[in-house]
Amino acid sequence: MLPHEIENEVSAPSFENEVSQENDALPITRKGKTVGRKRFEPEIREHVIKAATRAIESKGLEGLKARPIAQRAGISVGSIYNLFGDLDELTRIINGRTYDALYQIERTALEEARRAGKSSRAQMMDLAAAYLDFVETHQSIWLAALSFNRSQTQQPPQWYLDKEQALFRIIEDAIATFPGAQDIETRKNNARALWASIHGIVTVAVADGFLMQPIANVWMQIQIIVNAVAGSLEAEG
Amino acid sequence: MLPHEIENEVSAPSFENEVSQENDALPITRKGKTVGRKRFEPEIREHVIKAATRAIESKGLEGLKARPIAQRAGISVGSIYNLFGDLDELTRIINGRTYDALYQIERTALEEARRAGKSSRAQMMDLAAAYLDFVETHQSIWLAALSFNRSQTQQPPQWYLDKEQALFRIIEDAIATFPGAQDIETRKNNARALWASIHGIVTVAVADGFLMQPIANVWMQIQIIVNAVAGSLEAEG
DNA sequence: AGACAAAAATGAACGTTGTTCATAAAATAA
DNA sequence: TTATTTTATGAACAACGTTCATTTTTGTCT
Repeated sequence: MLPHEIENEVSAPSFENEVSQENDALPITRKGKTVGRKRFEPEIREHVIKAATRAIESKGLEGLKARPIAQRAGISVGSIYNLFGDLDELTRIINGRTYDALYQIERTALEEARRAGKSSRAQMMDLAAAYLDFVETHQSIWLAALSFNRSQTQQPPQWYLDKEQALFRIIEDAIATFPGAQDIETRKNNARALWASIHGIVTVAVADGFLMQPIANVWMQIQIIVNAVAGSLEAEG
Repeated sequence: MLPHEIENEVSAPSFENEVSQENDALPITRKGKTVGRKRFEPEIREHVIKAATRAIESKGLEGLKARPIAQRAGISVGSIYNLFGDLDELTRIINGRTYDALYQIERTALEEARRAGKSSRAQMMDLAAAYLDFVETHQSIWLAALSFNRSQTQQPPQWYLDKEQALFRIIEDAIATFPGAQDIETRKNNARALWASIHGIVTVAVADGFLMQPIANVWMQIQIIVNAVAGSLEAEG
């Protein structure tokens, strides 16, 4: 079994509290040449993923190059392919973690809002706020995820689709608490409409680096949509 | 003055009624080797643009390769760079025409709706319908425009930004006819919110090739948002 | 016409990519 | 130990965008 064929990890990603360092794994060198080629320690995968994530963060998705990543992780180019199959797979893993991170944040936001006894409208508002905040603080990594998905022609693996699906479900859950809209199909469309709308607003904003319009305006636009949708849903009930 | 420094064209693009053909310009050959290297006829630019457009349509933005395009247009690789500077510029021209085409369609839709004496709500509905229809019939070319913009790190030229700006203005015009929302800043945010929302809904749908959800659902989602926003705007007035 | 200069089309060549694979080293089995 | 399997390596490959010396065509002057 090749290393890159191991099952995908489900561990929670860590975006915060990461210290910047020169190398993610120091190679054993003598007279400037790499000399000892021991078996990799298990954390090597993690080192590569971290180096790749940093590359995307600083130089965008196109900044992800096999050779520099290998060097930063202290391994050879070929080992990248032993570990991940190809660069797309590496990107998919990074994106998967991004989805995981956002999923956790959204889940927490929803649970907290419910525990505080907030209205459905306020719950959706909190979800949207969490989303905007996440995208703002992880702009490059989020744009990378979007443009990667766009550039892929063939169907991504199931675990990848599942993580995307999970995000949608949260909004559906929030919508489900609304009075009215009992019809399952209508509720689904309401959820998709609202989520895709917020996604559109945030994406347009982040696409031009929050330069064209200040974050306050973006937030106002989100409020306009959430209030409008919530208002029409409440009117039905 | 180099050929690729000529001012950008403003002519209306032709998306429809294009016949497929093997070559966009037949080179003069003798014994299988290209022999006559006459000055290009003026239409050569158009041939290249058409060949490039077809490449994007059939194989996505990443299918735009200098050498195949050159061959299809019957010129050498180097001439592509004499004509356009680089491939990004060629892509920008194609995207610019896409914007032009959509702009014309939206303008027409709005004018027709007004001439028919439709309500503001119905006007926005027509605009959204035109947008959805356009994106559906030109999926690859539209996705190419989006992912190209996303991948660009540096500021695009002014004429390119102008064409994008023009699209936004149409929605603003439609919103301007609404009762209420007289405040210029609020109106701007309403317009952006609505446009970005529709954009988000359509983009999510086209990103997975209208496979996950049928076009009818997408249209329903648009209606949900337009009705919700229109409803809340009308309530204010 | 011929001779010379300017403009433009060419495609070999360059530098970078992602990816492969023969080789050699390390781990494991015998 | 020896033999076998596993795996890390980096030179090598193909394909890419782009450049530029060279060649061809066009324009100009005598």
